[in-house]
Amino acid sequence: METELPASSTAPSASRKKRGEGHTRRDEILLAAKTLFLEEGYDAATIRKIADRVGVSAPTLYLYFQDKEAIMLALCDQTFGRLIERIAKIEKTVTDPLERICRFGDAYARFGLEHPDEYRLVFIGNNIPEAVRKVGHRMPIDDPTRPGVGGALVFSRLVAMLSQLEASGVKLNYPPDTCAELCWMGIHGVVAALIMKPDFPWSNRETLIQGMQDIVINGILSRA
Amino acid sequence: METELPASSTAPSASRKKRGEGHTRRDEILLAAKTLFLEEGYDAATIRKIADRVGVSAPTLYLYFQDKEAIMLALCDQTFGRLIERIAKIEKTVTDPLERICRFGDAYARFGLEHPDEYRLVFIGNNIPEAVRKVGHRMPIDDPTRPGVGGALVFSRLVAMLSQLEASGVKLNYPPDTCAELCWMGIHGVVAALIMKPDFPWSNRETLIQGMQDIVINGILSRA
DNA sequence: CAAATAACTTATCAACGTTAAGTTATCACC
DNA sequence: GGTGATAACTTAACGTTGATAAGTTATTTG
Repeated sequence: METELPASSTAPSASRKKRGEGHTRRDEILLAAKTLFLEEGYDAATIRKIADRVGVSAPTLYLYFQDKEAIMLALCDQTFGRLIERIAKIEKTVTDPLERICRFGDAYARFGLEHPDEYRLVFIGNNIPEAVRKVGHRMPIDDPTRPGVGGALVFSRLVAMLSQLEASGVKLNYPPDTCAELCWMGIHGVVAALIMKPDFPWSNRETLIQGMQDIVINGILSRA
Repeated sequence: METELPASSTAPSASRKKRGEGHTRRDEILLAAKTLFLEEGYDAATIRKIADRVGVSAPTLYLYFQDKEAIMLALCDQTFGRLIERIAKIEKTVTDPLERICRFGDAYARFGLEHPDEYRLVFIGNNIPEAVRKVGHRMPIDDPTRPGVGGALVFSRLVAMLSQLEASGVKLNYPPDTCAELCWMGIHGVVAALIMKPDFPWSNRETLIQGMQDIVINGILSRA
């Protein structure tokens, strides 16, 4: 009657979690999903593949996440969390407003290039769902625990830095919001290009990053 | 026996094409696909919807295109052809090297925002076939009729313009190649951001485009 | 031990891109 | 004016996808 042999054949078949330990399974799903997303991209990483890697059935994922998109959003928050930490550290250690912004750009670009797949997952990619594309919005941070607001926090720090720079007496060519957008777009352009076309014979990476940084900073500062 | 009433009910049911006029149907498909892509985006514009709009069955599309992506690529070629035309026109009508570059940036940005889906597929997409992924490389434009090389031609024109600018006696802060990369990265950053996060409350579009243009041009020109 | 319920599975759905196989209409030719 | 080749097209279906409904275990609590 095949009383019990706990899936001795091929399936991973993770053991059933005990009563209060659902979050463990949730973390397992996130880890598997992250790996698969980075290995194969959002579309190719199907619910069934993720479930297989965890060792459970596909519908089990829906016990822990509302839909596939929610898994993606949770991963975005993880990634943004690390970047937010770095930026918070800069804000604590660096006092000069202009120096802060330079360090921000440097940290941002470096973060993107150090985690190209995660960066691509959040900022690039043509097939990611609507809500994920909205990651980075600055306005509605009504609920800081809501998935997907990590990017908003990052961007809001840049806006804050530029407001402080203006408050410190430096004249800007545009409002702080617009300056922040232009700064981000410039640096993002560099990071995105380097990530998406790694085989292109680009000029030296440091030259491009530093160059774009100089260009953007000089461009927003009103020429004395 | 319902001998013949040619689909008088609801279906569009386009009439069958005569012998040599398959290309007519092909154009109809392209038009319907373009409309639907722009109305609902690449994913939401399903094969069945396109076929419905044309008035034929879904598999009929596969008589004219290898797959869904081939339809998109054909549309890309149409669209990029128009951008190349615009740039060629600029090169013919505008003589001043600096003015040319400004006009290039303006045309490029405007084109990207007018054709977000095509732009995304060629310049941002990460899940697309080899032939398209390498678009933007300046080196190997071996076969100009191959789908997707439009971007390479565009970039090569920018490099040429910057070389001409330098040849005209203007001092640059970087080699022409690097300048072209920085120019493109900056403008691309704006376009990509506006396309990928259309719901973000960005500043005024024209301000951002013109601003980035100013910033990049000023940053490239050696300060006299 | 027994009720409650967290954790999980099987079976199934509609929609997707795509293919196989069959059907009709048109043309060239005798 | 028939006849055969074939362009143009359809119906039926395949394999996957994300997602849901409904049922089944296993654990905890009283």
